[in-house]
Amino acid sequence: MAIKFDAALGTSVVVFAFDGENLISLVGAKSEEPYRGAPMLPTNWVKANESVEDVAKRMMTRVLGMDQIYLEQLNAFARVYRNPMGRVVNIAYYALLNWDEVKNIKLQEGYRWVRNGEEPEMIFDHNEIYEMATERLKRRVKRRPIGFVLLPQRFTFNNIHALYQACLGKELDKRNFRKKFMRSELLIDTEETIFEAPGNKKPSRLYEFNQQKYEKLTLKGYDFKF
Amino acid sequence: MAIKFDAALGTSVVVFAFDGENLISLVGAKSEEPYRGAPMLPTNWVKANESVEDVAKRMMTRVLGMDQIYLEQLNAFARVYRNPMGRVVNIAYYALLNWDEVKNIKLQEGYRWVRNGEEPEMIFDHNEIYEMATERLKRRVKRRPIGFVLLPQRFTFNNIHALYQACLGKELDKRNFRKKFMRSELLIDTEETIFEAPGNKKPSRLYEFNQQKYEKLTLKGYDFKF
DNA sequence: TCAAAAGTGTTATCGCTACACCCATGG
DNA sequence: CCATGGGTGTAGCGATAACACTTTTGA
Repeated sequence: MAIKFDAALGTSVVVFAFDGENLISLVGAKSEEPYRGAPMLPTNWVKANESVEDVAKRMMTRVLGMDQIYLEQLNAFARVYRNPMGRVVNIAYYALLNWDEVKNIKLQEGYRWVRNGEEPEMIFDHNEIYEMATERLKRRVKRRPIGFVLLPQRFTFNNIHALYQACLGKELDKRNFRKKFMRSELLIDTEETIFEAPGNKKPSRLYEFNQQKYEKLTLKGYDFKF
Repeated sequence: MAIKFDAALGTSVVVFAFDGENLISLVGAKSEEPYRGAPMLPTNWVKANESVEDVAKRMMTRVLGMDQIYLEQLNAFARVYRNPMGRVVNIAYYALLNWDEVKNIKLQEGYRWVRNGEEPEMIFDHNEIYEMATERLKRRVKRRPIGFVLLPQRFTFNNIHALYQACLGKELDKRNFRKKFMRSELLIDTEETIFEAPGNKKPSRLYEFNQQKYEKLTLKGYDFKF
């Protein structure tokens, strides 16, 4: 049987950031007919000689002007009729990035940030892709320190506490959370403090992520159970 | 930008079974040039109007004469040069099935069963696909009762103990394993016994999987920690 | 009665959960 | 001196891990 090269390839990226309170993600809009203007995930065609991940990365650079983004393959979305124009396989990724680095970027026409849970109805199966990304994030955050990617290099305990609550979508006891995290030794106490919000009465301690410790831990795998 | 439909689509399936002692999987051989005869995972082209999962299922039916197989999407393998003939995206699945139902099937030319860890070097990135499947199985077996799919409807405690050891690749204390499993109430004691191996001195009790209990459990999610 | 595999319990330790008050500071 | 948010400790409970002997039965 001869090979038929008759499918098209695309990639979408679900971009997550954390603004200190909510997970935020990036929604674009379709720039061509059909459905011009309709909300969609940032998406790009992949040519036959292009690496999917490279295309996804370049798209991030184009849209956000950022290199060096945490990207992970989510899944292939390949239903026959997901795109009415023909057989399009979408290999979707999710990306995590630091809100401080992107919040002031002027987005291109059609792009905007939305809070998790407030994403619009999107074209094709993009809501399904989005959903799978939030589920993946929920699982990953328990087993790998990807949370740190969403935070600035130095952060307060309240930052990371709020982040985990946002990712997992539930409240976590402050003391227990702190104990568990401290036991893991994944945080380095910088012994410096800041006032987290202007007008706060007491300064907060700043922490950093302990990369070395993490690398040792991963060898035998680890679990947070929240 | 016009869509270019210039990629080909394929699907491979990593088939697992359990023979009472080892995980077993199915390896095929390439039937056409180039690389005719080279070991590969069971693989099929997917046409532009076909569902990937349907193709994977039909391939299982063709190769093993079985319908109703547990299938789960693994990942998309899409590196540019993974297939030297052109851009081929492989959406891979893994399948779990019952050894008793397949061990006597006469396989087609080129197909054979291999023990986990003794799989041959395969074409393209098929070893990578295989590897990812075993990792996935390892994770899944802790969180979902997929083990039961690999066992006959009624099985002894030793069967399931050996299965978990094979999936996880390590020894598990017999008593602790039994306690944990019993606590979960996922097993029904049929109160019948068999001699597991001919010549055994003491008969073993037979158990069944408790589907209802599992469905209740899944609602809130569950974890085995082995 | 012995050989072989099946099956069974206890203890110490650890991690989880739930829960409420003190501390430092700026106004 | 008080209002605000940051930061801390304990007790009970359930799960885990480590560990070795008894039971059943056919030969």
